[in-house]
Amino acid sequence: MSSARDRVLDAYETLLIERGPASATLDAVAAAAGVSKGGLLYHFSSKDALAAGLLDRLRRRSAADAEAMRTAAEGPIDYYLRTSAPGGGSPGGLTRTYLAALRIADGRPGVHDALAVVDADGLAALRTEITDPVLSWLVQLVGDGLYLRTLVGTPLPDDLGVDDLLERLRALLGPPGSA
Amino acid sequence: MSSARDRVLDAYETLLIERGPASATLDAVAAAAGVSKGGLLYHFSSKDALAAGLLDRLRRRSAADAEAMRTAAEGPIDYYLRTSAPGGGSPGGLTRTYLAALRIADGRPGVHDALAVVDADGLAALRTEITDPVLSWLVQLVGDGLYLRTLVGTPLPDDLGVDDLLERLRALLGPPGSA
DNA sequence: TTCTATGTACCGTCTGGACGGTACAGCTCT
DNA sequence: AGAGCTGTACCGTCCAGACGGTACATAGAA
Repeated sequence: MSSARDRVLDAYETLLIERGPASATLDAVAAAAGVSKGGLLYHFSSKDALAAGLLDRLRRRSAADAEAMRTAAEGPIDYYLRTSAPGGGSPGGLTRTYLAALRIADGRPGVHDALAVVDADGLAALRTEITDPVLSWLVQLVGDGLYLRTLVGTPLPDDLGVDDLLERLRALLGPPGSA
Repeated sequence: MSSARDRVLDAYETLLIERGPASATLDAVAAAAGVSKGGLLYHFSSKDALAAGLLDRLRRRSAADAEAMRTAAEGPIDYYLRTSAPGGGSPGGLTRTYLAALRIADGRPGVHDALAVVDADGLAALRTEITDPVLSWLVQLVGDGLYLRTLVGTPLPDDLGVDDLLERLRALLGPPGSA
């Protein structure tokens, strides 16, 4: 069984994403994690400490995810776009933690920096497949656009999917030997 | 001078974007707008009404912005990408209101719908310049990626700008007569 | 081997403060 | 006279954080 600490962080993420920061009170997080409020405060001595714990997890997962992108069988582009799209993120994955962190980017110093690190890690990983700086950035932005959709909660259009995007992008990237 | 009602909405947006939803209390909004709390409640009888007012403004501005995209001298693509990028949105523009609305997308019903409308309006406007469904969606996603960057507060890279993106996209869109 | 001590991992309650919202009396333009 | 406010006072609720206590495991001393 996972540690209570991890379960608290999981519950915090879930509440932030599904019901917003206002609902992520210490009581609610503790209840969702199956611990008491006192137990939560044992692991995270304040709400700030809880947020800091989430950012720690974000940084850790960003590094792991960048590595996963580089070693993915389908390649970084495919991996990035699929995990960014609505429904593409796995529990325990970076996407979930990223979306949760976005919800607490409220004047809280350090959040912007942590998110910027994720941005930089992702771009660096994409550049192992696309050397052209503009094109790699462009692909990242497409993925980020999918992220935004996931954040807002808008599903993908019925008639269009990530596959269509990938097909187009491959056509633009591959043939001229421009890589 | 703008009406008190508009100033309240402006202040609400500013607080939401710069200091997050938690700081956007009725007292804080009233103070930032230069009205009393009673004055604020005269225009918006509750916090829910204030949020609803913001969504009204969002829908109105989305329609106006889609029209501006269609009639922009530089064309929809140029307009959309430039206004989405960090620093590209003007006060009184759609981008600011959109980013503010994103911050209150917490279980509040209706926010997702309003944001989805903006999404649809933007895509429809882009399709006046790009008929290919996949490409128009791709361009929208690039713009949305820039939106996300604006939301997070990460500035553009030093060595890359919207111009580079536009140049590449034009090259992909224009020459083969694929439109 | 038993007694005492220390550290870890929690639980449940309480309090002070902030916030949303109400009520109302009064002022100032038009 | 009335619309559009200001300013003050107040109430009920919710929440962060503090606090005191519990259960248990390990360890060293007698």
